[in-house]
This record gives sequence, structure tokens and C-alpha cells, in this order.
Amino acid sequence: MSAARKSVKRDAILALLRDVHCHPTAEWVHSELRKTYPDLSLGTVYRNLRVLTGAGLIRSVGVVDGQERFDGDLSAHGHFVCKGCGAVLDVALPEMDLERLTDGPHGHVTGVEVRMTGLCRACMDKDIQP
Amino acid sequence: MSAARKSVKRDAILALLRDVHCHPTAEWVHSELRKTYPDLSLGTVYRNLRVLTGAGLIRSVGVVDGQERFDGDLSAHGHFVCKGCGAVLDVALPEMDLERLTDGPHGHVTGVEVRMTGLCRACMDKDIQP
DNA sequence: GTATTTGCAAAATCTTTGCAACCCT
DNA sequence: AGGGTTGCAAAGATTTTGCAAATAC
Repeated sequence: MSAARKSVKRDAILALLRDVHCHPTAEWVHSELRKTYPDLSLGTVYRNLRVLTGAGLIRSVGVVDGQERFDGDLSAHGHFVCKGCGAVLDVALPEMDLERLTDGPHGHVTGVEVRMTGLCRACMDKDIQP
Repeated sequence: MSAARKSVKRDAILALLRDVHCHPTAEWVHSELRKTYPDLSLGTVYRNLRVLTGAGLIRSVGVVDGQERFDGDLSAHGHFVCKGCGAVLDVALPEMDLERLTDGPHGHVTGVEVRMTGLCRACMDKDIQP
């Protein structure tokens, strides 16, 4: 099988995802880590985001405007996605609701993602002036 | 502005989405409607799915395995996505929970999507035998 | 008659992958 | 040495878009 060795680049990707709250895209992670690792390739970022997601160390928040977003915060929470700017913000969820949802008649449930869509404060302000 | 005229193809796409429960991709809609409209182009399907989504007549269920899935059922419900086969199934949600969620401190919420991930019955059975 | 809609094909994006070189154990 | 990891670039896949012809009103 694959995946097991230590890797500076992968560790950096994981650390970055745990640090930030912006739910980045692969591209964002790449350009951010290039500051420290100028030779980091975009392919490596994609590969490691996959590996880390598969290992359960990070999770995917889904696709926003054509690009997948990732989250290093594994605690139970939902997300607010702004249609205007694409920002993804954390939303606290009442625990009990999720517990109830995980009883599905369709199969074995391994995860629940709650996504709210709308306009964030900043974009609401922008849209007022013509 | 755009969007307003009657169109046989668009009506057919809307009707199909309202009829089926499989939460189709653009490609599936295309190949399905080709049986009735052999000259229907994939571009037209993409364009109309966009138009219909924008008009609020259908909604996007999000991207599954790289392809966007659509839903003609606008009633409040969640979705169960099977990691094995990509099937998307409707899930009933307790109404009250959603009401509570739409009070977000992040902006104006226009929609909530609950997505559960896991293995459907059929795929659970498959995975048992080596 | 004018503006929308469509087919077709090219273009644009995002993501994956093959391969040789490299690094870690 | 042996196998995972990376850079690079090419390939893949999905979705978008430009344009002329067809269509609706």
C-alpha cells in the first residue's frame, strides 16, 4: 500500500490547514506555501490534500465556484458560503440535531455536512450602492 | 436582460428533473432527453440547468465525484450521498432544525443544504465479499 | 423585426497522472 | 536498497463561451 512516510511538504500543508480559518482551495494553499517552499508544485498540493483527506486528518468542505475547499478543523460544525465573494465561514450547529440525522434508512452514514448559502455582511454592504 | 421566452428543450429539462429522483448530472439529462430530442446539445443542457437554477425552479445539490447534481424537488429535505456508487438519495429532515439554523450571524441566509455521506445498502452488500 | 435560444466546436478551468529524480528509513 | 514523495508537464474531465442559424413573440 501507499502513504506512510514523513514529508516536510505534507506536514506543512496539514499545519497550514489547521492554522487558517478560510477553508482554502488547493491553489491558495500552493501560493501560500510557496513563500516558504518555492519549489512546491501544485500537483503535490493536490496529491497531499487527497492523502490527508483520505487519512481523515482534514476534510473537504465541498466545491465552491468550481474549486474544492478544505478544512483542517475536524470538530462538528457547519459552513456558511457567501454567493457574492465565495467566502466560507464556520457555523456552530446544535449537537443534538446532527446526532438525530445520522440515523438514516439509506445505509451507513460516516459524515454530515451542513452548508448554508447566502450573502455575507461585507457583500450585503457592497450590493447596496449602485 | 435575458431569460423569459418559452422553450421546448428547457421545459423538457425541467419536467425531467421534476419526474426523477436520482438527482442527475448534466450528462445524464442530456443522454436521457436525447431519446426524445436527438438534436439536443450538451451545451444547451448546461445552459438551461444554469438558467433554471438561477430562476429557482430547480436547485443544485452540489458536486459529487466531480459532477454537479441537480434536483427538481424544492421541498425541504437533505441528501445521502453514497461514496461507493455516487447515488444521491433524499433524506427527510426535522423541520425545526432547519428553522433554527437559518439564524446565522454571518449574513443573509438563502438556503441550507444537508449532505450525509456514507455507504448505501447496495454498496455495503457488495463490499462484504472479497 | 427583435431578442432569446440552440448546435457546434473551441476554449477555459480545475484536477489527475506518468515518469524520472529525490528523499527518508 | 526499497519504496514513498515530488516536480514537471501532459493528459483528463467537466463546464463555459463565441458565433451564426433557428425560433418565439
